[in-house]
Parts: sequence; C-alpha cells; structure tokens
Amino acid sequence: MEDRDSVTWNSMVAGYVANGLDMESFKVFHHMGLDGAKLTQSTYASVIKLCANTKELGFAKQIHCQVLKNGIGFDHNISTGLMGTYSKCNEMDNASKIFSMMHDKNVVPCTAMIAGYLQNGKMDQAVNLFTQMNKEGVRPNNFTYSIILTANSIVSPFQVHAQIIKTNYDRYSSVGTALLDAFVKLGNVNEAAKVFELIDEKDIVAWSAMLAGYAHVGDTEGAVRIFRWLAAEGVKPNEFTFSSVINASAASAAAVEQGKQFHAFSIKSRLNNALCVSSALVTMYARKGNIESANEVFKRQGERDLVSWNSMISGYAQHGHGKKAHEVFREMQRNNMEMDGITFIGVITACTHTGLVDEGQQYFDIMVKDHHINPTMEHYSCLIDLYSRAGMLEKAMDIINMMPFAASATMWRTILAACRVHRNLDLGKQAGEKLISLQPQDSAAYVLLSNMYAAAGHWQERAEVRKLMDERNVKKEAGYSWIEVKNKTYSFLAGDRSHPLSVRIYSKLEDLSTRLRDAGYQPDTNHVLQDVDDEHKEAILSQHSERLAIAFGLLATPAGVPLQIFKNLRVCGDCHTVIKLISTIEKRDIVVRDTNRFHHFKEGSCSCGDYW
DNA sequence: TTAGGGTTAG
Repeated sequence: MEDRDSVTWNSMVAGYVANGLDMESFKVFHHMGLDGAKLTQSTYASVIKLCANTKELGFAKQIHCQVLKNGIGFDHNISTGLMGTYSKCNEMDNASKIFSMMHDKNVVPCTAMIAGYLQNGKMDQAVNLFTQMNKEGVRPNNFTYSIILTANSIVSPFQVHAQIIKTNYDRYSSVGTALLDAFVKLGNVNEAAKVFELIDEKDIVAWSAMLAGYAHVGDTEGAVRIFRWLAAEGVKPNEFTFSSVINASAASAAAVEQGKQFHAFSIKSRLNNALCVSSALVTMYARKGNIESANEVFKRQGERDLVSWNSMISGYAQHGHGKKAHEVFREMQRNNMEMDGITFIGVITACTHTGLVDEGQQYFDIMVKDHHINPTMEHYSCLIDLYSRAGMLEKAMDIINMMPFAASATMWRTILAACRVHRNLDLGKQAGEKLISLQPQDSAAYVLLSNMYAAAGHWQERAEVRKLMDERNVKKEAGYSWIEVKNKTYSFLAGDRSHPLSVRIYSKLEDLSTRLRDAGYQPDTNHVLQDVDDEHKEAILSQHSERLAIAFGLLATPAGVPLQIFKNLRVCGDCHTVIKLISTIEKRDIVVRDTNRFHHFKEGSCSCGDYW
C-alpha cells in the first residue's frame, strides 16, 4: 500500500490500540510523522488513548501541546482521552482544567472525571460530581454506576441500588458486578448473591466477583457451588476465577484435597502460571499445612511480585521456619525487590515463632530506618508478641507505653496470654481488666484471665471471673479438633463420645496413656481449668479434642501415614508434650494447625521448639 | 470518549 491517506493511517493506529498492541500503535504513529501524513482529530484521539493505556505522561503532554499549537480543535475524544491520561498519572489538576473548559459536559466526560477522582483517592470530589451531574439533569449510565459503586467508603450500595433498579441497569453485568462487590465489602454476601442472580448475561468478571465474595467470607461451599455452576453453563474460567476459588480453598473449613483439585484444573487450563493464580496457590498450600508444596509452587514461579514473596515469607512464618523465612527475605534483597509493611510483619512473626528476639527487633529497625515504612498498629503488635512470648514482659510494656497508638485489645490479649505462661499475676490482672473493658463480650478475655488464676491456684478470683462471665452472658467458644481421612472430615469436641468408633478411640487412648507413662510422661495439670482433684484433671486432659482426633487418625489410617489435625483454639501445653511422645512411640509425623501456627511433630520434637 | 472481578499479615 503506497499512498496511504490519513483515514488508513488512523484506522491502523486505532486498530492496534483496540487490540492492546501499544508498541505497534506507537510505531505506526511515528511512521505517520515521517510520511508527512495529515494528523486529524481522530489520529490524536487514538494516540492519546494509547498514552492513557501505557501511562505515557510525557508523550501525552507533547501531544497536548501539538494539538494546541496546530489549532486542532479539542473534541470530546481528545479532551476525555487527555483527562484519562492525566488522571492515571496522578495529575488531577491538569485533568480538571480540561474538564472545566469543555462546553458540553455530557455523561461521558463526567464519568471519566469521576473515575479520575476515584483513582486518585479523591472520594469526596467524585461523589460531589456525581451528585452535581444528577442535579443538572445529566443521567448516569452503566459506566457511571459501575464506577461510583467502587467508592464504597462513601457511597452506600443500598442507596445506589434503589436508583439503579429504576433504570434497570442492575441487569447489566458491569453494574451488577460492581454492586455485588460493594455488598461483599460490607460483609453482606446474601445481598450480593441476590444481585448476582438478577444479572441477565453474567460475564466472567461477574462470575469471578461472586466467587471472590464467597471466598471473602470463608464460605468454601458457596465458592465451589459458583464454580460448578459456571462450568455447567459452559463459561471458561480465567486466572481471576482460579485465584478466587483457590483462595476459597485455603479457608480452614475446606478439605485439603479441594485446593489440590483446583490446582490440577488450573494446570489443565494452562492458567497455573498466571501470577495471581500461583501466588494464591502458595498461600493455599501454606495455610493447608503443606509448606513443601507451597515452596514448590514458589520455586516454579516464572515471574514474582511483592505478593508472591510476601506469601512465601508468611507461609514459613506460620510454620515456624524462621531460618527459611529469613532466607527468602535475603533473596528478596538480592533481587532488589521493593518491600512493604507486610513483608516485615512476615519476618518479625517468623522471629517470634522461633524465639529470635534480637533479630525481630532488628527487622523492625531496618524497616523504619532503611525502608522508611511507617510502623502500623500491626507492626507494634508483632513486636509486643515477640517480647511477650520470650517472657520479656517489661520490654513489651515499654513498647505499649512508647508507641504512638493506644494499645489495642489484641495487644492486651497477647500480654495476658504471656502472663499466664510466664506466671506474672500482677501484670496479667491489669491486662485482663483492660481487655475486658475493651471487649466485654469477647470470651477469650475471661477465659485467659480465669486460666491464669487457675494456673496460680487462685480459685476464689477465678470464680469471680466466671461469675462476671455468667452475669454478662458471655459464652466460651467450645474447643474442637478435626481431621480429614479419605476426603471426609471428622470433628471432635473434648470428651466427645458421639463418633461410631468411640469405644475403639477411647481404648486406643488408654493404650497410649500406658505407653506414655512408660516413656516417662507426667501430666501437667496446670492446663486444666476446672477446680477438681488431680486424678480428675488427668482424665480431662486425656480427653482433649486433639487427642481424640489423633487417636481416631491412628486407627483409621495405615501405619506410617502422616496425620494432620486442625484445632479451633491453641494447643494446650500438656497435649503438646503428649503429641511429641506419640510421634515417637507410634512412629508418625503429626502436623497440628492451631489458631496461631503449625506444629510439625516428628520423632519426639516439634518444629516450634516448644515455643508458641 | 467513560467501567466492574483476584493474590500477601494479624
């Protein structure tokens, strides 16, 4: 094609832009200049859109000048395109200048401007413009609604919903998706599901958003139901669909097998290497107790971002692999990766779970001094945890007194728990009172305080705490443990006799108990809350839910197969001792996930180094 | 000419 006219050139540029071929479009545009082709309004509009896509601010400014210099009129396309580019590059002043000079501010530039404000965190201005356009009779369209609904900190989805229903825009996939997501962010999945069902033609974004909604509230079954439904409708999942369903498979209620199956499915769909999928896999495997698989996925990641690195560090931290978390951190440094506050929460937590007090403090210092990251409440919480677990309660209190925040309930809970372990009754009392005043309905505060009194043999004070609990009608969460055998989950309460194999389970416990004593085990009855005699205390200990789950696991699986137990509360000190011994006498690796971390029991010792 | 979904901590 020799004599190319401007229309041909323009359609080339526009075509490439529409197909996301940014570099090709730039090349063509460059050729146009060399060829001396006439640049029209639509050429400029295309190339400005290109700048918005690629955030080429400098180039956009040049184009802006050329348009002014060559006397090309600012039509809607050029103006809106420039606004978009400036918005994306955090130059809101320039964007609003162009907007204010536009004569006919119809719905499109208004919407683009609202989007710009929201991208730059200017919530108030976005909402003001939305209100103003309504007042001036400019009717919002589906784009406007889908954008304004993302301003969930200011705009109530309930209010906008009413307005949207009148216009029927809720049947549009884009609007319905934004609306359902706004409900999810309020924690209202039921409302989100209602919105989802009303969407006429659900596209993959809508399906993925609904799936993410169930994942968000930890409803694994809901997420799997959506996944099956979309598959049955012949919809092809994309990387976001997989990352959400894998994330839902990381919930504690999900079976270990479930995550593996979605992993396999993502491989079949050739989406397992997408960054968001592989990072979700790292987290899922780590949370489900399989730190080796988490690391396998991590090692194979072709590209990594901050989230990938953070996921691996946090995974190691939860499993008490302090050294490995440290190694990943070093590797991050060698790769000149940028780090954020979450990276440091990961490494400090790893130090906490390994008892590396000095190192934990050093990470905190490096974070502030070298990385200029402002410590948040969470970082101070980590430090307090670091010192408390090591028994350095004075140091922990120093931090509470010097930090620029008021101490949170979480912090007092940490102090209180440490006071129980390290027998510091005075401070424990103080922390317990603070905690109860901050969260009068939280059973943990009362339970910890009464545990502490029980451990110190102060039965009178313990009774008072219990009385207060009754008066305020605060219920203690029941402790239970569960184990998966052949894809079925079996859960046990303490002293539970509801399982069909109950008789065999209890006789297995008896058998273990004899062999434990032969191995030199002495029950530590400090972990029993009830005010009863020692013999009775031992009986209570021996029926803790984790032991029932382990006894069942030993009966229900062949010799040598590792067991994995989950518990909704922290493992008690006596059970911890017992499980270490069981791992030797039964020659089994046992992994226990409690609310805090993973314990890997092997040949008589635990990965936490008796420190948790 | 304007748009909606995901992954990391505690």
